[in-house]
Amino acid sequence: MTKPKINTMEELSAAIGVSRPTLSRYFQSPDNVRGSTSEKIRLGLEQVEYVPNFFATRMNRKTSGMIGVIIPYLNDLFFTKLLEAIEIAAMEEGLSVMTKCSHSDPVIEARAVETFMQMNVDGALVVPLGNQSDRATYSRLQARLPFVMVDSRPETMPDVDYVGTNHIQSTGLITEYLCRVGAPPVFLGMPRVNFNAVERENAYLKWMHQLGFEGEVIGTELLHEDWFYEAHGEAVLDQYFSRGKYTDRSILCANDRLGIGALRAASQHGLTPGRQNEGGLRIAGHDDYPLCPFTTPALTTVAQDFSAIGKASVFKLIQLMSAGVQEGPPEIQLMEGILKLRESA
Amino acid sequence: MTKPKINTMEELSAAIGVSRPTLSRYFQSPDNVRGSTSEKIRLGLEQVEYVPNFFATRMNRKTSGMIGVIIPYLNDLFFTKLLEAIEIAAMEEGLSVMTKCSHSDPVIEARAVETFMQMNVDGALVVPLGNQSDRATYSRLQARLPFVMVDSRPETMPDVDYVGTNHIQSTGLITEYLCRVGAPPVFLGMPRVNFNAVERENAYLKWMHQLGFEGEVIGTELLHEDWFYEAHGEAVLDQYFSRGKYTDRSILCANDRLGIGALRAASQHGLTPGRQNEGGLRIAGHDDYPLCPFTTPALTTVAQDFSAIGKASVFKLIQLMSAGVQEGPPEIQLMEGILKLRESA
DNA sequence: GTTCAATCTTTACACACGTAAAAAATTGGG
DNA sequence: CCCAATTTTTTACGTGTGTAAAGATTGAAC
Repeated sequence: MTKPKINTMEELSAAIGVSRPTLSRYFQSPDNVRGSTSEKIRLGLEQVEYVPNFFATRMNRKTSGMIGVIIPYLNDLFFTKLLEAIEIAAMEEGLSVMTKCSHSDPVIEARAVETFMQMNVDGALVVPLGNQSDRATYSRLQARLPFVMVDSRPETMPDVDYVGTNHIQSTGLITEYLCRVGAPPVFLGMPRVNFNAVERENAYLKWMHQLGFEGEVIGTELLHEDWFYEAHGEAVLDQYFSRGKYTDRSILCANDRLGIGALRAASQHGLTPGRQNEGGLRIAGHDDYPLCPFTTPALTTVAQDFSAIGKASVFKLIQLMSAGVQEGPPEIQLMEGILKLRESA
Repeated sequence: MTKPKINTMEELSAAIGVSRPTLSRYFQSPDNVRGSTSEKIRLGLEQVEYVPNFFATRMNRKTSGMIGVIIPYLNDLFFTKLLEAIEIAAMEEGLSVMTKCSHSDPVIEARAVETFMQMNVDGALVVPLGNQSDRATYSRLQARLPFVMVDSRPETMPDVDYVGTNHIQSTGLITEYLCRVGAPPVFLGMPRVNFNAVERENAYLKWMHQLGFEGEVIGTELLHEDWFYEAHGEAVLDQYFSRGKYTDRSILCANDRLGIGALRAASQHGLTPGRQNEGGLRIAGHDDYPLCPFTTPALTTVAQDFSAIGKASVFKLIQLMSAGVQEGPPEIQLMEGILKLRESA
């Protein structure tokens, strides 16, 4: 029993016996027509296979009801958590989300931006690549659409609204904690392509100075061109541990994925980082990556408020969309981190 | 210096001094017009801000050049790896991908399907939810569009093309290995909502029988309504380890995320699973989750061929799209798993 | 039965672009 | 400089739906 397929509202109008404008009103909201008519249409639709043509409907609306979201990587639970928060927030606001992943390629990112502009999305949320992103792409986007950057942003794009984590505060939490209950930490960073890592590194140095210690940063040298965080963390610490360095220090990792690599390096060298051994090896991360509670030992870290960031960025975008033109300076919203004490530090 | 914004080809035609049909031809391919004209248009475009209206262009094409992809979860690196493989394969074929995540909600899944049909995507790739998916949704989709299921599928939808892993083979690899070099494994499963877990469970039982052992399955009771794999694996084994059970057995986990939880439970009980202790505790998983090399100990597992699955599903979809009508029975493509021996078993 | 308001139908135009056909303009070669 | 071939312009219609305006119909209250 396959239903007859109907392609246009014109055909549907003939099939049901209701005029096309009435159908049009019905599809925008069934309440726009009288109850009996609405019922008649509803019953008629059950008899046939028809979906309104998306392009034709959207072409005539000033607003598309869609927002575009670009994230840089897919295989990172941090970004998927963030994306989930954004999608849920958008869904609650009745917006449909178009997601694109730039696969860490600025060309793909630019193409995604182009697609969004063509599709008349009402606004765009972008989680930038690191330094590789093409600024011209963002400028183009900003000139055309409401546009909010999320999670990280180039210092060279100061004119755009931004929602992220307060890395000064979040890094301060963990740095202060580590200094308070044990040896002051060294900072395991990474190559300068990730803005957040650099921000945290600077925050770390600032706090160490303030607490009266000398900061020390390792791991910012490039090991692999297309490196992965865990492998980087493991490789860097493996080098040091092999030379007997940092085996009884506190190590603050720029993010949890580096931390997972660090834990791995420790276990490879027979070291057991832990909160209790205050004089010995401790390892901490940043982000509260979903796997942190399940590592051995469970990774102490600072949680970012995914949900708040997702909500705030969607709200800001909605605000820009309804405001028409941006008045005044861009808004910077920074969410606070929360310390997650577990076993590793 | 913001460029003047031009909204329609009509306006552009006036601005550049070239007729609209010529512009139309140019946008489909710059080679469709004479070199000098092409150049003139190219230069003109640099002076203004114009992007062709996506909806208007698509409305006039029979084919949209887009395929829709639905995945059930975002916060699972297995699905993101798969999605990445699909996106790359599609990109190489010149298709643009629309991704939707059903967030493990059949209502959202149905809505995504509806959106795809409205958008006239040329075909859809669906990674189903477990048993919760609404079969009617899939039937609707299949009646309207080329449609391929990926990674898992309900037994009650036998008429649809499918690309996944050969779980009989892949589970066999690890089961046979575990039996060969140590004690025959018990199987750590999960509640019956995940088709693949059940398939692997059955494959495990079949292989155990064939190898002359008695199979034993644990962990299929529901612990939390909205459970997470790692937490489930840890909770189940924590119960058993507390009672001194399975502490010197081989444990085959239905997937790596359960395995990560299992490793955690082991370490909590002071147990160190390992390949070397052939008489003692060993833990293995399935999928080659990207974090497996970094767990402590590194998790022995079976790799699924993400890339092959992604490519094959896209190719199959393209084949369906060009074939018009499906002739003959649906095609089932099963990729082989590869044993990944690490430290844990 | 009349009256008024709500609702529906009819008609027409708009949206931005694809595309076909005929007329006009531009090329290149001799 | 002229002619033929190529390319462009002009004109017109098509895609499926939104929407406005005017006329027709319906339903409820009197």
